[in-house]
Amino acid sequence: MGRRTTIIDVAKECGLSQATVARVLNGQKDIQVKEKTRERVLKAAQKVGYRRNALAANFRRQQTNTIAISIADITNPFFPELIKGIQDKMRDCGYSVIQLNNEWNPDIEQEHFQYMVQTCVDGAIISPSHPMTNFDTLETVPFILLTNSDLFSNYDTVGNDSKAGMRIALEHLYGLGHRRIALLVGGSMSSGSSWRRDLFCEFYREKGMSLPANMQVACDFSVSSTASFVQARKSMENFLSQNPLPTAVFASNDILGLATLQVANEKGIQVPEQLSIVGMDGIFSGEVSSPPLTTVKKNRAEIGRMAAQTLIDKIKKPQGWQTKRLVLPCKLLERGSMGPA
Amino acid sequence: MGRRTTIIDVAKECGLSQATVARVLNGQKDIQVKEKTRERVLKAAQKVGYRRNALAANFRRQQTNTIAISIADITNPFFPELIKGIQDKMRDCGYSVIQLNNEWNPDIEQEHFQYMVQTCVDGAIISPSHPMTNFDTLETVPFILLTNSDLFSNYDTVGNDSKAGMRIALEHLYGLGHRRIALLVGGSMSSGSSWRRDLFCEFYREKGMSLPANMQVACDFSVSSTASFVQARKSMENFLSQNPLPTAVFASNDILGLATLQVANEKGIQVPEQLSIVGMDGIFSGEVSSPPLTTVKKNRAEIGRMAAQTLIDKIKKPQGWQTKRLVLPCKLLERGSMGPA
DNA sequence: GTCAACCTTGATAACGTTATCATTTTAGGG
DNA sequence: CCCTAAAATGATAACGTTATCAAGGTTGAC
Repeated sequence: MGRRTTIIDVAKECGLSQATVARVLNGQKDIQVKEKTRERVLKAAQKVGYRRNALAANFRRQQTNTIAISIADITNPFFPELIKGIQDKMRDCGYSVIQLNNEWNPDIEQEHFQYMVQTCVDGAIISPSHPMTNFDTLETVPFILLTNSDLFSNYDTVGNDSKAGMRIALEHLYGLGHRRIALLVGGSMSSGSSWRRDLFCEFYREKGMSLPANMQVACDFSVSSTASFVQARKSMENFLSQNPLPTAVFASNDILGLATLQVANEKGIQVPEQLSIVGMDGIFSGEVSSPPLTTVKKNRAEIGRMAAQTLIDKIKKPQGWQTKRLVLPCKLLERGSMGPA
Repeated sequence: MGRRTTIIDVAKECGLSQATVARVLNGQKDIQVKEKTRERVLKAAQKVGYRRNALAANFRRQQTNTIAISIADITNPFFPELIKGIQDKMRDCGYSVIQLNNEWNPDIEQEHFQYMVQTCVDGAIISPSHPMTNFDTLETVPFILLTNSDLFSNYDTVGNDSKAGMRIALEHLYGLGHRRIALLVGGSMSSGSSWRRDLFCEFYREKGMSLPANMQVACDFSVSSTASFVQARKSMENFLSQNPLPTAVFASNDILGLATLQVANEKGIQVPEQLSIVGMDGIFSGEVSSPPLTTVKKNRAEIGRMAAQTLIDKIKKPQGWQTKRLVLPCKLLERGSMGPA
């Protein structure tokens, strides 16, 4: 009765061996089969309604044509474009994509690694939840990291040059005459916060300016974007009450930048006339604010595509792989929240 | 050499049959095995480092514990929370999730359906790209639709009661004294646009008001959120030049609402003092605008979880399934863009 | 015409699990 | 203590594909 038709049914139908049928229907490109037999097979397959059993093939070849993505949280507006870039490239190359959210929780992340091993994904693209993430549990699963941090310099990584990006923003503000530039960073959990502070101080030093007091704000790091935004609002409500105000704020991501903007708007501080605000990432929300948020844009789709391509290369070249570190530049995206001092 | 350890190795190690070992290690809950043997097996498994080969199991059982989600586009801010809800519930139930973007393109959607059949997903959750989507190509794959449209009343669906939601918004505006309320909808592709217009006209009629001229704006539908936003801006730049202005705008989604808000801000139209704006969906960007956008919120995570649960129920009960249509209410989320007329 | 080299095709053995049925062991009642 | 029923375990056959190697055909040069 309703048994699924197999390669054997096709073989019977066309009077050829199942080996030949397999070569025609599921063979790689290195086929060696006469045009005439190919047609016979195809016709028979059509007739009996053959459909390849992917599970059997996966089992036999011990590969799934599936890769996994491990990120913090798909609802964080930073990630969807990145994911999309990965998906698009992967789909072009015949892979499907399973996406896992670790909610910045290293334990969940480890669970996910376990899962990847269990489920035999062909590879993984990982945005590390944590500077100390242990990748040994991934065993033989090939993986690529989405970061440019020095902390992961032994691994294959694809990331934006955030340092250069931050520098561009600061230089640009300086060029516009800003001398009281403030820095807004997320809390200690965010692995990037310390280098940002370092770079910030160094920038002031380089320019021969002394760093005014009270020019750095750290707000608590939160799992969700909404919570982060609320935290940042609180910090900025306080911060933007001081006198004199800074003339510009560099926020280490757009969510913090948008919080700053909203508070400034509420307080009647004119942006950009009285206060310039520059964010980082280039998320959609920055486009719809009033004024639109000037930002250091990371091309997340491109990062995703490159990570995907790199992973595929790595999967296809199991030995002799050389660690790769790909770095993409950031670009200053001038919208409306930055002006002369 | 480095061969993977199998159930047979475990059996040898502990001197039991592979059947028994399998019962212990991979058996369902209906186990019937003595506690003592269970321990023997577990210990042996540990010793030889057994790890279940999921591919073999999938093949044998002809199921993948994987479900697919088909949506328009993960970069559309409406979707990530929905996806998250699905993922969370599915993960709790031992399923993993593959997410596919059709970019509102019915052809790509059909490709995805093909893929689902091929790849033997256990089920699918689908946000239809199109009112005429053909689901026959899904063959025996059980699926749930994310919609509440009457067009899909023969299928299992989970969706928000958008009509009721829109009505709530209009009533509320009316209650605040608004009599010149405008409607902003996306273009013809959006299957929802016609019922919105109908409901809009009916509302005016019900209230015994005559519908003023020039109170409906349609802007071209675009694939990406950014493009939609730009389109909507164009339409509203024009629309908000008229005299007299409406006192309120109901936008059929937040992106359109935010475009309206941004244009109003640019034109120096005070929101909400001169113009109230209400959107629909409750996306993150509406939280960070100035003022924050009042909106008819859809609980997308909840929709996702319910869809996931319903799909699981359907998968587990192959026969005797009764078509289910789940409808969740929308809530008015008052933020800052709505006030008295 | 022969022989080698190559191109096609065929036969068949895995792959590691689950499921079925048979067999052995245990428990319980008389 | 035996017999029966139930519980626990064992033996083994799939599942449908891919991969390996062997066998058969064809071609072309000498």
